[in-house]
Amino acid sequence: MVRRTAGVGRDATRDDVARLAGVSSAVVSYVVNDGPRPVAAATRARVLDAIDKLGYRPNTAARSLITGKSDLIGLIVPDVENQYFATLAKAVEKSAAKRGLRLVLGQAQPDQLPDLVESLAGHQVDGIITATPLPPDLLVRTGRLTVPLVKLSLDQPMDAVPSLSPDFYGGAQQAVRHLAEVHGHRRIALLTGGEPMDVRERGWHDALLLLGLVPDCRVQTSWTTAGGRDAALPLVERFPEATAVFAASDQQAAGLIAGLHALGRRVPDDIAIVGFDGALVGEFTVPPLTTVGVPFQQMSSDAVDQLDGGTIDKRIYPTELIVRESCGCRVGTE
Amino acid sequence: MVRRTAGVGRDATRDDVARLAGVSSAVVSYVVNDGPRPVAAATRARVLDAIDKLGYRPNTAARSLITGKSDLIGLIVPDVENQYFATLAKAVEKSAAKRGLRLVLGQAQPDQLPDLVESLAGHQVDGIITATPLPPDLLVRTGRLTVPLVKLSLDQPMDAVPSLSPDFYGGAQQAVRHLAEVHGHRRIALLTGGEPMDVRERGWHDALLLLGLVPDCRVQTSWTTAGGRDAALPLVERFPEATAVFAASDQQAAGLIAGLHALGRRVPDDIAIVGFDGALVGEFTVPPLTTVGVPFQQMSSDAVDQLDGGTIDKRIYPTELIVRESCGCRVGTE
DNA sequence: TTGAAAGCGATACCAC
DNA sequence: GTGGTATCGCTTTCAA
Repeated sequence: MVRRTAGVGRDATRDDVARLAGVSSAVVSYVVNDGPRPVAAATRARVLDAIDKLGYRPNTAARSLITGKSDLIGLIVPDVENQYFATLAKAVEKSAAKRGLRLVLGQAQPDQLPDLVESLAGHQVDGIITATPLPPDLLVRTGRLTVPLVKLSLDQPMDAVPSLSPDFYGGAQQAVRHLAEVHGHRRIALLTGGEPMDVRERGWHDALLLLGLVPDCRVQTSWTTAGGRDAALPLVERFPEATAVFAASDQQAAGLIAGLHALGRRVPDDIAIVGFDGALVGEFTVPPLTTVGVPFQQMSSDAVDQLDGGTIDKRIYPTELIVRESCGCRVGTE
Repeated sequence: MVRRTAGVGRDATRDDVARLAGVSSAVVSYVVNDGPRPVAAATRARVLDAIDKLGYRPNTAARSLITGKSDLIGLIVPDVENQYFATLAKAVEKSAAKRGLRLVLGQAQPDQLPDLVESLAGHQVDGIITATPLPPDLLVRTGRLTVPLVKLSLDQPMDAVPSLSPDFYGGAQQAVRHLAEVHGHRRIALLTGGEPMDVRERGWHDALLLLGLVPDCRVQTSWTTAGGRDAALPLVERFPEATAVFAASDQQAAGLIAGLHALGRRVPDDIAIVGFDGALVGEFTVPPLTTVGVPFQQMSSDAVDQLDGGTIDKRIYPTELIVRESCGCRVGTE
């Protein structure tokens, strides 16, 4: 076939650049990648010039084919619209960009994960970060997968997958203890979206026991703002004696505040609330949400590092209580 | 080089499959792609079997190299953490997934756009959807770009880029008219994050004029919840006569509600508010936010279609007033 | 310091 | 209905 020259409708290739610069295509490669061989300054200049003239841009697919890397990493979340995952996605994208990696975003519920993972692997992503829990069978197949996987912000069972997460257990305890020790609450309910006795629930449960209190007020709903709102009624009906609640996510806490308000309950006067996440949303609820902050940025950055040759494997990050007003504290409006 | 057989540390290739199935590599391709040539049922079964045994997954990079398509589309937003863009991203991802396309998410402020676009183009994305406004010079270069571009949810100036957006102008008017005609407000302020006289502002401005009112209360802040909150003080100080405000985004409206609350002002009694977006956040503010809803799903789906061979070019989508309580309406808590 | 050339994995045309 | 094979754009070894 006749070799076409660069023109409309076709990207310039490395050969075009080579021809224009009057060098071999290998040299173009050397200057683009700054190696593996040195190039004379004058030659380099000519090549750079040609690149600019042609608007040449290396074809990542071709490069990927040969190097086996794509500079792409996959991020799997259940739902980006959820503030928590949006914050996570933002942090991961930033960390990735800093390393010249691009983010392929996939949303999936656990049952769609296998397909999504296959698809990402097909796209030669250099690694996958998942904030959606993995179904056990996927875990088994993981051994066969060539793609590095790391779990982010998920409970950490005994498996072989590298995993980075906040200290769900300790954080939940912080929340409960604040409610009990600072504000004197003795009936502290749990609002969760998780499985019975997931890590946050255990934190709540054990903290209460340690305090000599009874962990018997538990409401389960979906991990969403709507879920939190809808839980308001069951909460006040089933546990009228509860004067405080630890919500396992800020999304739910925000919804709960709205739901409680609609029911005529005052927060924190009638019911105090502490959330979990430290997501943006808690800053703007009325009243502002006291919550357990997690180090998104740090975790995300480490997750990317991990794929980029790191060796963190498993790590649990300390949380920090962010005191605002929904717990009953008075803080100056800054 | 000696041909290795499939084994640990290396993905199975089409050749491996061909060998195992005892067919040529072309046939493998035919069954994988369902064409362009027919394959005998028995042969197809053998191939499928081999694929399964080997865990074969076509290498998208290689395919992309030859077809020129990557099944990847780029989405550029200023900030995924922002609820509005998170909702957009979710919708776009869903529409893309439905067509077998994967989403590459990039965050960028206008000045970083050129690099990001270059990078995405290098990754051979089949198209780029941007919800970050394009700097004019990028627009010029666009002519040289091989990558289809479509603007999503952005103001539509006179340029040659396909663009899909809600009816910012009409929507703003809806909001203002509701405040004036239904609730009798005569001093309706504008809270915006946009340039002076952007489309939403023009809608507010013109609606007021049409109503015989004066468009002289304008507060500008950032397009964020924090921006909305911080605007509360300037708003009440500079325009104490304002009894209502049209906020150009729900993010800002949510922040404004919080800020106003901190200042001791009641919404909607002291100040009524109508937002713009119909984002999730407005559902859970206290009081719930009346807002101008935009058809995220439809726009996003059309944007993906557009890249996928569509010919929509420019389209403006009708908005719909979502009446809740921040405007002063009483609606049953459902 | 530069160039020729061998692939990377997959597609699709052209014979058989 | 199947099987060679040229080719996509690029990296990198080996010679020059």
